[in-house]
Amino acid sequence: MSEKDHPQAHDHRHDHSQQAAKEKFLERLKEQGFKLTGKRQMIVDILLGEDRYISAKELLERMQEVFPRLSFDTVYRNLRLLQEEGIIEESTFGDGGSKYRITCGTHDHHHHHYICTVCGKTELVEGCPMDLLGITAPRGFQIESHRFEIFGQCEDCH
Amino acid sequence: MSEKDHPQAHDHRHDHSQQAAKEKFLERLKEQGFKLTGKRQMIVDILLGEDRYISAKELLERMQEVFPRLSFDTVYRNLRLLQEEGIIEESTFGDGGSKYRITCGTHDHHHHHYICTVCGKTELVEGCPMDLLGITAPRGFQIESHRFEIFGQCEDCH
DNA sequence: ATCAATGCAAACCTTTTGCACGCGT
DNA sequence: ACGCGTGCAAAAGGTTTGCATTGAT
Repeated sequence: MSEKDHPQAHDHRHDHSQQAAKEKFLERLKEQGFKLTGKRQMIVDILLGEDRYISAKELLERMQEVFPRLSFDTVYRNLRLLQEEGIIEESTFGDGGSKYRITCGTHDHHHHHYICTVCGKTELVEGCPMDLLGITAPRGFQIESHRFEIFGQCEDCH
Repeated sequence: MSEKDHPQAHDHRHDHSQQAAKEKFLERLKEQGFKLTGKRQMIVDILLGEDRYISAKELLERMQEVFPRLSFDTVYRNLRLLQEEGIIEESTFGDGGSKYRITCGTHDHHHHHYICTVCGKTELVEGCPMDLLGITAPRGFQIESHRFEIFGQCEDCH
């Protein structure tokens, strides 16, 4: 058996592995009885095409160029579904709303991000503080999850 | 017992240093021409009395026991002022709103928190990942800030 | 007597929901 | 044809703002 082609490399933009990831995502939806509508696919396409956190508002506006009658409710319903399926992840920053990005796609290993405060672009952080710090929780504290993000301006934005 | 006590049984107030911190905070406000109203002081008292993230709604409800006509706008206006003065800090979690806690008070050194997802209680994390990890930003990325929080359930909540 | 602080109401913004119709399978 | 997906409208939260009044200094 030959294995998959491109194993790694944090290549920017849509390469074959990302395309494959999309297929996998959509396949997963199909198996659960959900339908592959144009709007649903477009959300995945937009998020898959950019390593960025994007707001529901921006998604709506960009999608309205193709689907003029699209409204917020459909965007939010799809975002929620994609999130429940583990296809996208949500995060909140200080600006009063949520933003979304595709999950790492092909390799779903645990990771953290550098996040551009101007455009929302993300890049992977090497390592995780939970592994590398000698984290010792306070007596009785049961750790469930953590959040680690580094904010700043990316090369293109400053 | 020289200090005035809260009627509640579960206060985790540390000691005189926090009282001193409060005086310092209020002094700072006074110097800038702001007034020391009972409502303003009560917000500081509540937040200072507990190492917790508290929502505007919870603050409102607790303060309404003393100020029945108090409404959200006043709470928010005061929260914003206290935040601009660096007296409190705001953070958002997945629940659609902001929560607030007192800044570390006496010692304002950089820090991170364990945060109880049930009651919002916080405890200090030893060390900071930015110091202890070999953080090397991607080419051209200018780091401005970071966020590191460990979520779970505290001793009292599980 | 000032000028900030407050209460009230209404506006605003993001997100959610009920319902009837349209569309992917 | 079935049942999910969508558009529309309206509602639900959380937060902000304009304005007249109250209150701290």
